[in-house]
Amino acid sequence: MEKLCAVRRDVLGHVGNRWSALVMMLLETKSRRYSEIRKSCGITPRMLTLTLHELERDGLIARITRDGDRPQVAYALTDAGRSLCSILGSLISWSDRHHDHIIDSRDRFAAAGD
Amino acid sequence: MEKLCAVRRDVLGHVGNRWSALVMMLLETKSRRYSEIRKSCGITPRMLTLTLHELERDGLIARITRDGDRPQVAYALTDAGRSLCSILGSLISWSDRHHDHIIDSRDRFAAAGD
DNA sequence: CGGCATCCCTTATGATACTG
DNA sequence: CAGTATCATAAGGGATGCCG
Repeated sequence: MEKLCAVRRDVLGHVGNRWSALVMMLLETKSRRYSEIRKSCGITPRMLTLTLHELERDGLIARITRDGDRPQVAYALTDAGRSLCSILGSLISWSDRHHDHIIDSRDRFAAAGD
Repeated sequence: MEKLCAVRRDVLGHVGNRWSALVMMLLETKSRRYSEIRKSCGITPRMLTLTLHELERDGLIARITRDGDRPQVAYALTDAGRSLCSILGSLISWSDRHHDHIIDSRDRFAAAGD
């Protein structure tokens, strides 16, 4: 197989790290405010900022500001983000379908390890 | 969205961490020996062992030993592993399709950040 | 509200040497 | 060949306080 180049690994990273996937899934239904995301998934401000920056940098989400009486900022998936999210969805659903299989396998593995 | 339970995160972990995905992709075409994998992807023995153990524990790969004149051990994908691998394939191909988009996005992001 | 900065801890990964 | 053991470093993540 061809090696995993940087971009590939970064994309896999967006899927595999602690928060990116969760944030994207949260934005799948609708755009949300910073504090809204923060409360929804119990992420610390630091990690949320880092996560949002990385996702925005890679064009997966967009930061939308609306300035009026009370300036607002919201985050939404881009088209690219949405299409990645759908693959993410298959991954989540794969996990759920194989949940029992995995648990069983772990039990057997642990039993064999004695 | 429903929170990411442990198993879900572990599965995403198999995709996102440094080596699991690479090892699985390597096994997609055929089963391989320990040393073969090692040389193919330049992983250290320690990380390879850890990676193989986790994948085997979760039932994604199987450790096949054949003892005869010269005992051998090989690793192969299980059915579950193969089905996860196919999603992994979509992810890789998504990365490739969006490679340019991502690079552009990063350039614009960096330019805006000045 | 929407962040950024600092400190600190945990986990992931790497280098290397050694063993059945 | 197929690992294990030990040590060291890097990256990821959390707690907390401050700011425009």
